[in-house]
Amino acid sequence: MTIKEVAEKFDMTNDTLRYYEKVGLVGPVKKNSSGIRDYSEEDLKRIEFIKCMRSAGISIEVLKKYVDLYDEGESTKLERQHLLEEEQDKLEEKIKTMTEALEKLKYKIELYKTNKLDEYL
Amino acid sequence: MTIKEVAEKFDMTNDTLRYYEKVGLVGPVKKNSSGIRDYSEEDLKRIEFIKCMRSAGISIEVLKKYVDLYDEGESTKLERQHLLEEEQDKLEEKIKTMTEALEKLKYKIELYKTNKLDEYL
DNA sequence: TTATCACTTAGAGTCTAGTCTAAGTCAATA
DNA sequence: TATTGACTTAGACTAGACTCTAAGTGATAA
Repeated sequence: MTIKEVAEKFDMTNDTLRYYEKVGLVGPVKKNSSGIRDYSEEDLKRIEFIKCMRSAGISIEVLKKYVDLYDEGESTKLERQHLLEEEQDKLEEKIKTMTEALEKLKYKIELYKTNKLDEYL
Repeated sequence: MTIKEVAEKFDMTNDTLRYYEKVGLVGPVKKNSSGIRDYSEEDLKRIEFIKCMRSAGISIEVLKKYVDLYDEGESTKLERQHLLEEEQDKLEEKIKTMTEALEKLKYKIELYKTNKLDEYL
């Protein structure tokens, strides 16, 4: 699969895909005789996982760490699990914070709708 | 209330408070005869609201727009409501995305725990 | 054959949201 | 009186995550 196809499939830019490769999150992707990238099934799976985790706000630094541990092999399994568990905690916390903010936002909108707004901001 | 006290109360830095003032999110804050900031109750309420919204990822640009509309007065009420409703939609979408990512993360951790991990990454 | 187009690279530039620095003022304490 | 410490300013710097540019290559269409 070419970089263009991958970019379309996952709705991201070629630049982002090359950037992820440069920082070592993906690949190194195989290239054909003309030096053009040909993404493998495994590349695609990594990209999908990374895209999903990025959309949750997990940093490239953390993902890079995870990928590096994975590439080190079996011996890092437990460490990888712990890394993921830490990110789970952070993510749950973030969702909680955002849900609280959402509730406040909804309340404020309700005040606007019922014209009861005699408040600050 | 001094900048230091406000910073402590809301767990943020003096720099961030001055930055918010500089971009017009807060204040202008009253200053005493020595030029030292003295935050009012209203300033504190704004800061609290802004901090909450920032923690949900609402951009400074959007918040600035909201604050500016507010300062324009009554006539902007409906526009403000719409702005907030848009942010509500975005926020709900973001929470949904993050919750999905969280589910995937949990599933992956489960695979680690049960040693069924014969997967990619 | 020439032009076009998608790809390649290294590296510079951008945006957001702070964060830090330098130089200065003021009030209170040693 | 001298120094300490918290505050002030303007403006430079940073981190993270891209995004863009310039210069070049190679395959295909006219």
